[in-house]
Amino acid sequence: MRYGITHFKDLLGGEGYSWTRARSAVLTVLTTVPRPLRAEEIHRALRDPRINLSSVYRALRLFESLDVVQRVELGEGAARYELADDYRDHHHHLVCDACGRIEDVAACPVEAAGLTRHIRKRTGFAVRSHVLELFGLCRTCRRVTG
Amino acid sequence: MRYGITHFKDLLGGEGYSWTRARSAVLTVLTTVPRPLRAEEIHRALRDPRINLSSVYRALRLFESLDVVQRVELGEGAARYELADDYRDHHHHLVCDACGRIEDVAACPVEAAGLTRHIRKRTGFAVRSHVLELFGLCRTCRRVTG
DNA sequence: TTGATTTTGCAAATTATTTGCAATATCTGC
DNA sequence: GCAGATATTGCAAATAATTTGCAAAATCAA
Repeated sequence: MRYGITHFKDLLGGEGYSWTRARSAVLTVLTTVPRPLRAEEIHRALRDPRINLSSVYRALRLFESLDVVQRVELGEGAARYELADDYRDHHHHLVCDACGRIEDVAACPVEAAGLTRHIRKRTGFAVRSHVLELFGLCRTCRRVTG
Repeated sequence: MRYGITHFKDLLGGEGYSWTRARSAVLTVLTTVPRPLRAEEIHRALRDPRINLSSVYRALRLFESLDVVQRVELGEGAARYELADDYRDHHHHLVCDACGRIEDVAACPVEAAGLTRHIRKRTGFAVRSHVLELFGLCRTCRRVTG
């Protein structure tokens, strides 16, 4: 991770938010596990029965508004959350349709193809962010499932 | 649209499904309106009070399983649905953060950058499909909001 | 440490979507 | 076109993820 946990403490303090047990714990999980997690999974990973699931949701919502965390939707019904690009290098996901495993890919075709500029010129739309998820079969499942 | 509505009737029949009022009506809306719609919006557009919202959901789920319709998730809470690529040329969406307007873009950087092959070579993951949504400010909102 | 302010736990509310089941529409063979 | 077999629908109730109200507890600032 690019910054230590105290960075987040300072960031929250600077924005007028308290540094609480729930927020700290959620961030510790997110900086430790390198893949997008569901609120439920984060809650379980806290291993602190004092912290309620709704506090996890509240923390995630706050972090999202502060661009500390970004939401990832893979069409599973529940959203996933991971550290935002500023803290984790821009990347995308390879989602295996067979086993559900999620890998990261650093390659970004939106940048590579200069798509933002192309769109700006052709349509006047100013792209600020994008979401790209790739679905298919991971190496392992490809061998088995075909 | 690339095929008439009777194409879908034949397709459903061929798969052993009935051609019903609800299914026909939902497809008429989807082939008419050129942007991804929520189940609720589709239901309203039917203008047939006999058709229940749950039938719209059931029809959408069936169409999705038959690759007639594809789900679009823009982080709004509710999913949107549009005709699948086979019936509508592959495209992506420009979603305006300010006014919510959704435009299509034909340009696909995943194809342009040869990302699928790159990933296959480097990781062994076989990409079958992808989801790309672009967020930002449309030409109109850019003038106003900045 | 203390009082003022935020945040939390808990339970209940919301919202999108799904489901059970009896009633109805669609389809198939005549 | 009709009857019976089968598939689908409407409706109401169930789910599942997420949000919220509120009193109690934690955090902050002096």
